[in-house]
Amino acid sequence: MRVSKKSQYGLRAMVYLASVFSKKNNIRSLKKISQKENISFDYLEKIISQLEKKGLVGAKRGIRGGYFLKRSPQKISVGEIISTLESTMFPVKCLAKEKRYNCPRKKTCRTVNVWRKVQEVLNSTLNSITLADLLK
Amino acid sequence: MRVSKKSQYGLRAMVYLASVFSKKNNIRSLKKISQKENISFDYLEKIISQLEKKGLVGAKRGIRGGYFLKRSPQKISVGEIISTLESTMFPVKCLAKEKRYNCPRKKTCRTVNVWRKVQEVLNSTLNSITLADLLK
DNA sequence: TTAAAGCCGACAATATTCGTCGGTTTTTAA
DNA sequence: TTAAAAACCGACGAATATTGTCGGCTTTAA
Repeated sequence: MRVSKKSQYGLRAMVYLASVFSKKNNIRSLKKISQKENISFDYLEKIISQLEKKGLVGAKRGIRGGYFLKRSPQKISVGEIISTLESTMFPVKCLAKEKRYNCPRKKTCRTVNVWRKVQEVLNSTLNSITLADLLK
Repeated sequence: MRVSKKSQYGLRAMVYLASVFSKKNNIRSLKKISQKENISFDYLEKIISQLEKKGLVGAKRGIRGGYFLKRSPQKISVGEIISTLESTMFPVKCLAKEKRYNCPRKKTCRTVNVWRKVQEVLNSTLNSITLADLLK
């Protein structure tokens, strides 16, 4: 029951971008972010590209380019970040919507409600925290 | 962010044992449990032995032997079971007590409180559910 | 005294995560 | 106009963790 490094790195990168959000120039290159947060450049690239595709960060290419938050820190929740990066946001497979995960035990399963509850509290906890909260 | 099969299997086995707890003979062999719950016999053996070492189940050896709950279902929480089986109950390593996990970023880390919170809600959720709750 | 059961450690298979690499495209500034 | 800095992309490999298997041992009731 562990959060992946990917999510940890991603959250740190986002917090960093949040911390410079209100400066005149709030664009930061991958190189800068990876140095500041001490995260592998190559790995972070993959992470941040996922966040970009999700619309949480914007990118500017070319020299003097980099990444920046698309929304203000108050409007980005930790939950959004984690759910973008975490490949498995369901505590157990059978809670995923995909049909192939339909468990034959479903109807009589006495344990599924535990995992449903876990999912609920996890989501509501993470969704209630914004990047702005983490800067305080 | 997924619960291991080990924990899922372990919980199911425990719920099964809980469901027969008040019968005259509440001992069930591994073979029986694994068949009922459709879990690999050999794997389940390792799982239940961990639960036994933790004192949650008792074992009777020899023919007609098997496993049984050491306490009543009301007195065994899901949290106890999961924390016994889950190798990593900390959402991130730096929350573990072991020194080797001491993170150099600790003092200035803006994200650790997220994971602390996650751990809190997870623990309190799982600890508040008992095996008896799952039988209703 | 034998068969059914628990006990134990080693190991193999699989899956997932983590990280690397080489190359391409875009853009700005010299 | 061209060189350098940066984002973009896909393939791959390494490391780690999880899941599952196996063989042999010990215990106990019938």
